[in-house]
This record gives sequence, structure tokens and C-alpha cells, in this order.
Amino acid sequence: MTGTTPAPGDNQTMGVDRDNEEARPRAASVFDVARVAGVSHQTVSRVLNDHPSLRAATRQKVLDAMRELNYRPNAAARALSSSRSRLIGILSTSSGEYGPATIVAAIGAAARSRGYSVTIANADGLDRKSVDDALSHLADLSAEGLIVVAPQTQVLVALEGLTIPVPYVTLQTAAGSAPHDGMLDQVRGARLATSHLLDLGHQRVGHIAGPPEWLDAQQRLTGFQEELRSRQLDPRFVEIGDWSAASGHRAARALIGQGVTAIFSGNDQMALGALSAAVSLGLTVPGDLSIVGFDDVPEAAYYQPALTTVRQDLAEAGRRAVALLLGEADVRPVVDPELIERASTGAPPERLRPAH
Amino acid sequence: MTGTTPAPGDNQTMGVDRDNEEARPRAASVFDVARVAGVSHQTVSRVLNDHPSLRAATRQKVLDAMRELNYRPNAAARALSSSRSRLIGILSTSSGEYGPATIVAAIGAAARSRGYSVTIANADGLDRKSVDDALSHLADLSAEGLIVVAPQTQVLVALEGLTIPVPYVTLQTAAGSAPHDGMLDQVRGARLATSHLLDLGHQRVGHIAGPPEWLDAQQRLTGFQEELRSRQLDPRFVEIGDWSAASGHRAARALIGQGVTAIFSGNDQMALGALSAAVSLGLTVPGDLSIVGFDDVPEAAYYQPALTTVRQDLAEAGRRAVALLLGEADVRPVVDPELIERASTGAPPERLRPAH
DNA sequence: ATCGCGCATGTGATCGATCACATGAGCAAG
DNA sequence: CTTGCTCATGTGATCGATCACATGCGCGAT
Repeated sequence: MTGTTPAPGDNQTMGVDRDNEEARPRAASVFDVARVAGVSHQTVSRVLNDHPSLRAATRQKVLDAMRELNYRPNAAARALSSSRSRLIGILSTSSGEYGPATIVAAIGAAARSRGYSVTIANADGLDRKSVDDALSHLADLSAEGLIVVAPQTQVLVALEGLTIPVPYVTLQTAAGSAPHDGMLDQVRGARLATSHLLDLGHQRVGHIAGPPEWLDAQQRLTGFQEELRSRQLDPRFVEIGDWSAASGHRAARALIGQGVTAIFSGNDQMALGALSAAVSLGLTVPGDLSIVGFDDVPEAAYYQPALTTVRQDLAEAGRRAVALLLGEADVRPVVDPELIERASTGAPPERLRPAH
Repeated sequence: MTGTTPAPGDNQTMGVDRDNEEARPRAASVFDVARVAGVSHQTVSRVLNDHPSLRAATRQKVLDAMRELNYRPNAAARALSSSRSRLIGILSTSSGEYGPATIVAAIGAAARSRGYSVTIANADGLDRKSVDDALSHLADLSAEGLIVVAPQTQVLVALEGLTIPVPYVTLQTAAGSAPHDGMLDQVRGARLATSHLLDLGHQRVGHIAGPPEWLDAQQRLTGFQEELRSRQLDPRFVEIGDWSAASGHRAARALIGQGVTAIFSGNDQMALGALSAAVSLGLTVPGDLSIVGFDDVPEAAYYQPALTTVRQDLAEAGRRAVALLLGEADVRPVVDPELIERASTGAPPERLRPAH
């Protein structure tokens, strides 16, 4: 469906009476408002930026004039003269996945409520060039800050090499940096999931990891391994996927071949693939194999069986990213992950219980 | 993780030698480039907008100067003086769902390749106010055009009432308008799905519809009903959901209670809910009940059983929306939907076959 | 030769806001 | 009654591009 009310800039046929009050093709400016309100353009600007010293009556006159003229401040002019774009750039590498999309939506809302707008630049390839292109696009718009959603190591490297320095925030704790430094404690979430499986009595637990260049994947893997090591168990049953259900299916078959009784998957999609792998091998879940996912996508409760997974409040993390970027003082960094127990996990099969 | 290379606007402590060549805190402008290249600022501008009459040698000099100074045109200044924002606004009402998110990503890429950028405004509520807020935000940025993703009737109404007229495009054919007018022929997709079920021999087919105010839901419902009527079958087994798996579960139970042998669901999530409803009632799919979805989300092939569904090339539709909005000539409007047959559909149970 | 036209380029105004600085009024302190 | 300060407001320059309008030059037609 295509719609157009009058279509702007269509008719340049007018222009006879430049001073005619009726024919005013251009939108109202500060000067127009000033004239109507009987004040100077600067006073109008002061109202716009709510300057402290302004008589209430004056402010009201100006506000009335604005309403009368249906005045809208011109963002471009504002950005030019103040050299503040009020723009936050989102650098993303994904298209349509649940996690990133949710975060992006939340960022948009949080930014708008603070008078900022948001532009997304997607680096479709994983290669350096497409990341640079996306960054350069955001730089061209002179974004005041960046939020990196779904960051991969390449992206962070490119960010460091940026000629024009821009503050940025990612939602993940970078591997190795202080834990309070990110908004999502994914190491913790992964430990939660793994520990749940161990508490059920599993001894041989596998992990389907995301692509190693993703910070998220690194952190979830780290949590998995930390938890196993802390209990003197073998942390080497790891297969690598690409976040897709298909890769989860393949990885799960490999892990099952290695004799694991439980799998912690790096995300819910791969867990779904693992579920289907179990079925295709004639195994029941959780009877023969337990599976835990990560993310708690809205559909997870309707998988067969309903998936036990780790929920993170992504929207909240997005909001905090904005707050952090904008330098707001009271930002509590970490959003706590939560284990959602459903039907895909249980005790290991009899023959494999403790004293095996 | 928080990163900052120098942080802009931190130190205003300098300013001693205003003309000192070294201390140049401000980025290069057309004038700087002009000076270095030994031409006028207007010539630089001509290079920027690749004006036809420019000697090749001159253009090269300017380009060299640009590179040397690491020149980036200032988007705000450009927008101000040309009164063209080169901005496309996306009006969305969803957060994180597969379809919209995919479309948005594609729009972003298509826009960027044409030198446009994209801002998303999410109308989180369905109410008039939040739609107006989102629209007004986009208007403030003087977006040159809007793309409405996941449109509901309220949104379209608000769009008509816009004081500042802006061209817009939606991805759906509005109910009633010419079929070639939208990019996704969802009526056709729905007929494809329904006809597949009828061809398998089903006589009593139900539909789980999306929320009635969504254009997409309306069109899918229409296609379902058209197909049934064209074969003299009863089109009244319709339950309404809200796109979620939970609502699909409920709706499917209701339809099963009405004795349907097949269900066409308005999207894949609700189809997943229907799948789980069948299991919870002890029915097998497709033995006792056939189910078709809509969208072909990436996970659909891994549902139990793998879901038969209708695929639309959403990314392509997004790209065409951009082309259409930008008035490109060669836009073929409709993207053809495609039925993806997997394991969730089959012939109706014996006792209910033709001569029932 | 001369006119005229198109190409290549330059000059100054302009877009709509903010910024830096001035100015006048009111009021407390000397 | 003046000095001095703060509050409220105004004046003109400025941000970095484009736009509208010159201008100089070369070349084919008269």
C-alpha cells in the first residue's frame, strides 16, 4: 500500500506574493514564533532549551505562539549550531534474531524518552569492511554515542581503530574486564544453567557454543566451563554452532555420540535443534537426555517438551545501556539472569546415575 | 563493557592559539578542503554532489584534499541547507518479532546503499497517543518518507491525520485496494496454505487469525475464507489469537473442539502453540490433525513435527518498500509467497475421509 | 572579427537554530 | 544616590553545507 498526502516539494508553481500571509510554504522558524509572541528569536530559543531565567508570562506567550504556528524545531539546524546530534547509533550484526531485535526496540524507546533518536547500522557481513562501513555511516551522522548489539571481537577491534572517537557501550562484559562493567552477566547465567544440570545428577554434560567470535558465546562457554571445573568435572564436551537450529541439531548429535546425558545450549534455537536431534535418534527428553537453553524466547514454553532455559531481561539491559551511554549516574549495571525450569530437564537415566 | 576513546567535548581547556595549525579541534569543513585544494568552497560542494561540469583534474585535487584532511561532510549542515534530511522513518509497533525485525534490517541496508539512513520509532502501545508520539518524533526529524512495518488500522488512520504530509509505504496491500499495490500478497499466501489442506482431502478446516486490527491478519483471514468459499466449504471455523504461541494453543483447543481436521494458523508461533495443543490432547500431527503456519521462521523446520508453512521473502519486500518510497521506476510490487511443505500436514484421519 | 552559448568556476546569501556578548531594569549594599 | 550584581531579554555572529547568481574563457556560427 502506498500513501501520500499532498507530497512535499511537488509544486513550485507558486511564488508570486512572497510576503503574502496566506501562501507560506515553509514551516515556521524561531523567528516566526518570535514575531507572533512579540519577543526576540533568542527568547524563543530559551524556551526551547528551558533556560532558567525566563519570566513565566514570557514563556507562556512563546508557547502559545508555538502552538498557534504549529512550530516544530528543526533538528538539522539544531544539530548544526549546537554540534550535538542527539543521535545514538546502534551497531548490529544481526538481522531479525530475537535477542538483538528485542534489545534494539528497548533502546529506541529509552532513547526517545530522553529526546534522542536512534539509527541502526547493520554490518551484514562479519568482515572488517562491512563493519567499517557501518561505523563510518554512523560517524557521518555524527552520532553522539554507539551501542553495540551482538558484538563480535572484530567489531570491537574496528571500534578501537576509529579515527573519530565516539563513546560506546556494549551489553556484554568483555572477557576479562571487571564483572560490573556490562549489563548482562552471561557467565553467571551459564553457571546457573550448568549447575542446574549438575544438581540433577548429570556427570557428563555437553555444551553447544555459539560462534567463538561472539562475546556472548565466549561468556556462556566460560560460565559452563567454570562451573564444571569447580566441581571437578570434565569441561571438554563442547561443540560449536552458529546460533541456528540446524547447527544445534548437528552439534547435539555429535555430543550424544560422546555419551553426554545433558546438554547446555548457548541459545534456545540451537536447543530446539538439539531437541529435534534427540527425537531423530529415538531418545526421549528429559528421560534420556536433558537440555537447557539460553534466552527464553517467547516460544520456548511451547517447544516439545517445554524448554528449561535462562531468561535475561534484555529490554532492561537495553534501557540501561542508554542510561550508561548518556552518563546517567544511577545506572546499576548488571541485570540478573534467571533460570526458568520447564520440562526439558530431569535426572540422568538410571544406568548412568552417580556410582555408574 | 564501556569504551571510550578520548571522549568528545571533554576538555575545553585549550584555545590559546586560535590560528595555530596544530591545535584544530574542529573537523574539516568544505572551506578547509577548498583551501587545501586551491579551489572555492562551491567547487568542493560540486564534487560532493557530483555535478556534471567539473574538470576531472579539479575533481581529483579536491578528492585528494578531502582524503588528506579526513573530511566528512556534515549531515546536519547538509540537511539544513538543502532541506533534505536523507532520512527514512520506520514506524513499527512491535518489538523483537521475527517478521518485523527481518524487514527492518533489510530496509536499513537498502536505505544505506542509497545514501539514506533510517530511524525507527516504535509505537509501543496500540493506542492513538503512542502512535501519534512516534509519528511526531519522525516528523521532528523531518523524515522524507515513512515505511510502516506491521501496520494496524489505527496506525493508518493516524497517518492520514498527519498535519505535515509525508509519503509513506506499507508492506501490505490495504484491504480493498488494488492487489498490485503492496509488496506482500498475503491473501495469495493464505489461499496457498488453505488450498494445500483442501487438496489433501480436509473438509473441515479451521483458521487461527491474528488480531483483527492488523492488516496482515485481515489479509490472511480473507485468503482463507476466499479459498473455502470457492470450494463451497464452511469458512466459519475461525478463532482469534494475538500472534503468540500461547494464544495459538488456546485457539487450537477451541478449533479441535469444533471437530476440525486441519488448522491454518496466521503465523508460525501460533502454529507452534497449536502443535503443543494437539500433543496435550493426545492427538498426533499430522495423523489426527494437520497444521500449516505462516512466515517460515528459521526454527519452523525443527518444530516437532517440522512445520509446513508459507514463506515470504520479507527481506526482498523490505528492499522494495525502500525503492518504492524513493520513487524508483522499476519496482515490481509483489513478492510471491511460497508454500513450504514439511511434516505437519497430511491426509485427514480415515474415519473422516470424503464420503464421511 | 563578433556574437552568443555552454562549460568550469567563484561570490555572497541563506537555511534555522545556538552561542557569545551586550543592555536595561530592579534591588541590595555602601 | 550611586555602585554593583543578578535577572530577563535582545543583537549579531556562527555552525557547514547548498542555492542563486555572477564571471571568465573557449569555440562554432554569422
